Parts: sequence; structure tokens; C-alpha cells
Amino acid sequence: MINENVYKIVSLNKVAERAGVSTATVSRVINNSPNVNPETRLKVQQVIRELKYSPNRVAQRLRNRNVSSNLLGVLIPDIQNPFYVEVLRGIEDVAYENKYALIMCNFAQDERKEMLYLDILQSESIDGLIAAPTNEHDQKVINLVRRGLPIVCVDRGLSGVDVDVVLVENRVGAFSAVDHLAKTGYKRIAYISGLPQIPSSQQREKGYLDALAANGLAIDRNLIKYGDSRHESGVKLCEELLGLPDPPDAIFAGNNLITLGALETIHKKGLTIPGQIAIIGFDDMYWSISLNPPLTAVRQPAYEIGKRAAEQLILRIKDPSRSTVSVILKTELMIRSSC
Amino acid sequence: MINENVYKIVSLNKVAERAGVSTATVSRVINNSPNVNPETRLKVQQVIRELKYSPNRVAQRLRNRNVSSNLLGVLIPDIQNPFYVEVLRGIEDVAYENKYALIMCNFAQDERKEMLYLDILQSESIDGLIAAPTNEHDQKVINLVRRGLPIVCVDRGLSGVDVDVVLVENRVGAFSAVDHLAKTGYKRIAYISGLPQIPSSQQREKGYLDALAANGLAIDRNLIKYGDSRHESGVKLCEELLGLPDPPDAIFAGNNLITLGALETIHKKGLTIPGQIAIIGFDDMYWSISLNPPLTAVRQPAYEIGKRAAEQLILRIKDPSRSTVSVILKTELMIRSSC
DNA sequence: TTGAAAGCGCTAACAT
DNA sequence: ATGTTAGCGCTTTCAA
Repeated sequence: MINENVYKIVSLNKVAERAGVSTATVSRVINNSPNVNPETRLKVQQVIRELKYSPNRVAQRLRNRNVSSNLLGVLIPDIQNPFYVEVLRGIEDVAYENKYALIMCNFAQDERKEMLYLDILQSESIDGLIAAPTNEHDQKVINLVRRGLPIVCVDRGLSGVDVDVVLVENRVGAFSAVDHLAKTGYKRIAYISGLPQIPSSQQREKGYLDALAANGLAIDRNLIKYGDSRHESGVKLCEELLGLPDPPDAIFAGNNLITLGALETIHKKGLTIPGQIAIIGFDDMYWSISLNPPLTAVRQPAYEIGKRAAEQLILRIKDPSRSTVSVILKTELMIRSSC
Repeated sequence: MINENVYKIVSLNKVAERAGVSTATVSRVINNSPNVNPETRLKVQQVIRELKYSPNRVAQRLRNRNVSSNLLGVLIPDIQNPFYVEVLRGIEDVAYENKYALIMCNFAQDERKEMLYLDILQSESIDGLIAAPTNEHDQKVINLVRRGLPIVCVDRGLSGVDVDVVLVENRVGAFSAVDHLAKTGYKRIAYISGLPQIPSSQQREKGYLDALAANGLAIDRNLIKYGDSRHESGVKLCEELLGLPDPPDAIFAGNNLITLGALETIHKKGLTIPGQIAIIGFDDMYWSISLNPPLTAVRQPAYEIGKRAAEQLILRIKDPSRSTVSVILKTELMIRSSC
């Protein structure tokens, strides 16, 4: 358990000793305090370089609870989903620019894992958190907000508390997809939903329903399938749909992974797209054009979502009392050849 | 700058006070020390629950430099590459099982970013690091190894130091791909390489060259293109290749992203695969079957790589003096219809 | 079984 | 301009 090999880290003390000054002076140098004699500063910097000293952030953080830890937490549901990867990239770029490092917690849609990670994040005394909680009533995250930890929610809000949110017009996006399907002439349009407790799934369902209604299409509950937002459930639910006595002529897939799963099933069955079955996805991927056939999809500006979220978070960290905002981004229908 | 809104965290002190015991006793309780009177323990636990106390890991770490911080660093070159995402998943699963959290550093192939992150990781006093450094001579990582920080390298080794490594038979994998191409009858086989300074790129090139030789095919240097391992360079280099006066009849793409980029170019030009141009990729993706056409590829066991790396790392953390190992995993040729 | 106290590395008064 | 010192929250001897 004990690491005997532990590598000795040079401490402020050693630097002070070697430079013949007090620890306070060294501290001032590393924090760029102006009140240091230029010569002293030079000497100290020299020693720092010699000793390859770098300040212990753990100690810094313990000391300064109210000052930046330069750590941001990111809590995402599923790193296998390219959408979240793009969001993460956006966050990461902004974080890096502002000298924040990221503690990344992928809870893989497992609530226990989410709990553990939130505990860790909290006790690491992160500066702020970007989270896509399991659902709007996530008590753990709500408590964190109440306690004053700067938080920005992504892709879904939080009910009962005031919190910054960055999301996308899910209902509108879904509507545009299903409307496109209907206008193209499809009559029996199915919806494969992600986890139904996630607000975005619900809003997409609403968009789907609204579009059917707007186009005078009947709602057939058998054509709505609920899954868990993962590839596997796309595969399975698409099979169920295609096995129906009266199968759909088009599928609206609730997210990335479901689309890919559904595609897999369709190809395994040797069906032609869009001839025998049309498909449209929520979430575009940069390789959608190379899919068979090039996929028509509702594009969410994922990178932008992450970027905005990180920017909001940093603003909030700097000024915790600023009023909360909801950033709502638009989706875009990318029409290719799958419907 | 100062966060006036700072949320008060309950400290050991408060718990001790409230429970009418000393801080030492509370500490013993949270660390499951056996030397605590059962009644006292119960009372303390009660108070802990009441106050929703959770120990401050920062303080714990500062105190116990030689004891687990339960933080692992992960340094990966490109989170947009699905290969690394899978590796990350493997790492993450093992880390979670062992109650480690991950500080994820995506350096996006930017050396300055890598430096910054390594500094942060070091000063966060992580327990260990899983890294895929820019190249074998990465001084920063080499220094870390020398200082005794437990490190496992992924996808590439480190020259001059003894370090645990998990990688894949790159040469053999590339050979099998190009050999398959040659045996299928392709004569002018191109190679689009990732960053040429990365050992795996070099080994794949070697496999490519060997396979050409083994099949009596001439080497045409014009058919070897070097890029930066990203989607964009797949797009561009494939264009160059197809624009050649004497273009290739097959392309071996050095990784995931390059394959997707090349595919994009081929589709934009309206060429048929494999009729007008065949393609085979290094790195399989779970949606390869849904590509147009279903992609033939060399599969690396990415999840397994991550899993093994994390396992090795945890072993090394527990016993820093154990001798280093190289885990070398096999690739697998997934034959579908792109060549 | 419990408590008192030192100290991990650092910063911010306060003093000089 | 610089040094002295207290203390962040915790664990761990050492004593009782």
C-alpha cells in the first residue's frame, strides 16, 4: 500500500532555503506579487528552475478554499456517445484557454456511479461543474447547486433550482425531422426514444407527436419504442419495429447511438434505405456522409454547446451572484439520402 | 475573484464538536479503525449523516503524501478519435471498480498543452498515469517515470526507460491488411499514415512495406502520404492520392479518422468502392458495418487495451518495485466489403 | 479507547 | 521589500 518509491517533490521550503529567503518571498514570486525586489525574484526563479520546483496544488487548494483550484468537473452520461465527446471537446478547449484542468466523470448512465463521482468531485473542491444529470430531479446535483457550487447544466435542466443551462431546441428539432418525413410522403413513422426520463427524450417525443398531428397523421403507440439511449437498444428496438405485423415505413431515431444501432439492424436484414425503410437521426456525426446511405439527421451544435457551457461556468465562478441564463441553441436539418 | 457565496463544507472539527469527541476519534471512525468503542462509533456515524459530512480529500492528500489519492491521470492525444474513447472506457471501468477517479487530459496533439497538463497532474499528486505520449522521446513523461511516478504507456512505449506498456501488434496488423489487399488482386496500394513520428505509424508503415515486398509489389513512394492522424488529413491526402496521374487502386488508411476522411473524399468524388477504389482501415468501429460500403478493417482491441493498462497501473501503484511488463495484444482482420 | 498536538505545503495577515 | 506565523482539514504518533 505504501509507496516506498515515492518520488520526492521539492517544496517551497527547499526553494526558500536554497535561495536564502523566506517561504513567503518564494510564494510571492510564484504568485507574481509585485512587492518583490527584482533581484530577489530573479534569484528565486533561478533556484526554482534548478530544483524543477512546481507548487503543490493540493496544498494551495487546502490553504485557499475561496480561490481557484483550477479544476472543473465534468459529469457526462455516456462517453461512447459521440455527441458528448463533441461537447467535451468544446468544454476542454475553453477550459484549457482559461487554464483549467478537467476531472472527467463518465457515469455511463449508472446512478451509483454518478453518486460516487459527485462525492469525489465535491471533496476535490473543484471550482465548478458541468453536468448532464440523469434527470431533472437529480437530488445530488440539486443539493450542490443549493450549496452554491457553480454549476452549468448541459442538454437538460434541473427542476426547482435556478441554474445556468445550455441546451438545444429539442422539440423544434424533432418536429423538423418528422415533418420532413411526413412531407416526403411517409405515413407510418416510428420513434425510437432514448431513456424516457430524460427531458430531451420527452421533448423530442413531443416534437414527433406534434409533427404527426400537424400533418394529419394518426398516432400509433406501437410505433413508439423506449430504450436506454445506447447502440444496443437501437439494434433491438429497430428489430421489434421491423417485426411488427404492420411495420413502419420510416424511423425517427432519438439519438446518435440509436441511429447507428437501427442502421445495423436494417443492414443485417438487407433492407434498402430509403426504399423499404427510411431513417432520420437526431444528432449528426461528421462521418454521417460516409454512412450507407448518407444519413439525413438533425444536427445539434455539440461543440458549441460545450463551449458555451464552459464559458458560462467560468463567468459564474468569477461572479457567483450573476443571474442565471439559459442558452438555447438551434438545431439544423441536414438532408442527405436516408429519407 | 473571491467567491463570497462559497458553500460551507462541514469539517471533521464540526463533527467532533457535535459528537462530543476529539477529531482523532472521528478520523478513526471514517477510516474504519478497529480501536473505537462501538457506541462512540455509532454516535459519530450518526452525526456524520446528520451533517452530511464527507471528508475533504484535498486535506487527506496533503496529509498523506504516501497514501492513495485515488486519482489517476489519463493523457490522451485526441479524444475525437473513437479508438481513444474506447481505450478510455476500458480505463474508466477498471478505475471505477477500484474507486479511482480520472483526471482526463486530452492534449489534442499539442505539445504545449501536454506540458501544462503534465504539470497539473503532477502537482495534483495523482497516484499514477496512463499516457500515450507524443513520441518515444517525450522528456516530460520520461522524467516522471524516473522520479518514480507509476506510469503505464498505451499504444507506444518510451525509449531509454523501463516502463509498463500495453500495445498492439501494429506491424503484423498492417501486414495482414495490405497482404489481404494484395492477395485480392490490388496492385497499386497506397498508405495514408498518421503522424510519422508516432511509433505505431512507423510500425504500420513497416507492415505495409513488408506486405508489398512479400507479394512482389513495387514500392512507389508517391503512394505513401503522411498526415497528422486526423479526419481532415484523411480527406486531404486521399484527394492528393486520387489526383495522381497514376492513382492507386486501393488505400490502406493508417487509422480511424483517416479512414473516415478518405471515405468522405471518395464519396464526394462519386467513386465506387471497391470497384474504382478499394479501402481498408486500421481501427475498427462498431458502426463500420453501417458505413458505405461496410468497411474492412484491422480491429484493435481498444477497450481491452485500456482495461489492461489500468490493471497494470493499479498493480504498479500497489507494488512500485515489480518488474515492468509489455502487454502485446493481437489485432484482427474484419473482412467486410470495402475491398 | 480516547485525546492532544504536530505537521503535510502553502498563503495571507501582520510586523518589521 | 521581506520575514514570522497562523491555519486550511486531516492523520498519526505519543500519552493518558
